[in-house]
Amino acid sequence: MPTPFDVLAEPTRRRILDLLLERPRPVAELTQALGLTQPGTSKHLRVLREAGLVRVRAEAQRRWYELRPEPLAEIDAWLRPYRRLWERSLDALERHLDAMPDDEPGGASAQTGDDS
Amino acid sequence: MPTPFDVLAEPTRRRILDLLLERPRPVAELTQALGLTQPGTSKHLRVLREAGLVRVRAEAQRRWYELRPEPLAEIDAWLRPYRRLWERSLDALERHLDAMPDDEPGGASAQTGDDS
DNA sequence: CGGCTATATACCTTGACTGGCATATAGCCA
DNA sequence: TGGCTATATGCCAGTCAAGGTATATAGCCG
Repeated sequence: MPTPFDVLAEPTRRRILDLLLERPRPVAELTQALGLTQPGTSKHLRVLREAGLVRVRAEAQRRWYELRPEPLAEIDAWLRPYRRLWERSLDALERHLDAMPDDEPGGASAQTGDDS
Repeated sequence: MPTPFDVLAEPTRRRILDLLLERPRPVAELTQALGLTQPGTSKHLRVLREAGLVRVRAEAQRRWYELRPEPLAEIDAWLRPYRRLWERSLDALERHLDAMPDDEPGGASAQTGDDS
């Protein structure tokens, strides 16, 4: 049972998800877009299915794979405590670059804190 | 040259980052916290270093590893287009659970779309 | 039914990663 | 300098993942 982290470690699988971001697609179309063999594609799709990241809709022999993004929230949750850290440094960079105080960057608090 | 995705695929490395989230630590302390051998720990730290996710400060023979969260922004950026999708479904779930119209959920547009 | 299309599975090979042990390296102190 | 501490690296074994080919499965059409 692969975790979302395992799934995203594979570049091909990230590409599959990106392709499904636009619209659901049948296996053959993914196969062609990826430049893999059909069985290769099917195996990646299996991993994605087991991780709950895609859903399949059958239409005759054709399988339409569509995105199921919910499990990605786990990654997002893991990232959360780190986000404020890198945002702080990017903020600092930004401030440094165009030394212009901007009091509505988008949301959270960004105070010039304890920079050594 | 491992990508942030590769790095996070390993549970041990996620734990290392979580440990460094609290404060910088020397190798021996990480080793003990992880229940690994010292060489095992050092090897994970090498991967993290190559990915730019940690920085080392030398103090005598001791190496203090500290977090460098910036590369995680790449993952965050990749997740961005998916976020609105899972947030929409979580919104829907939420609305469904406590059927209470809440006109300020947090930001973006959330229309009840084409759910079949 | 026979053949064709679309996809999944079995099997195999190869290469990468993880973790362990032994050892090298580097800095400290008596 | 000799020995001790802290960390890194080399080497090895086991495991697993990814991709390919061959084949099974399932649905369609004539």
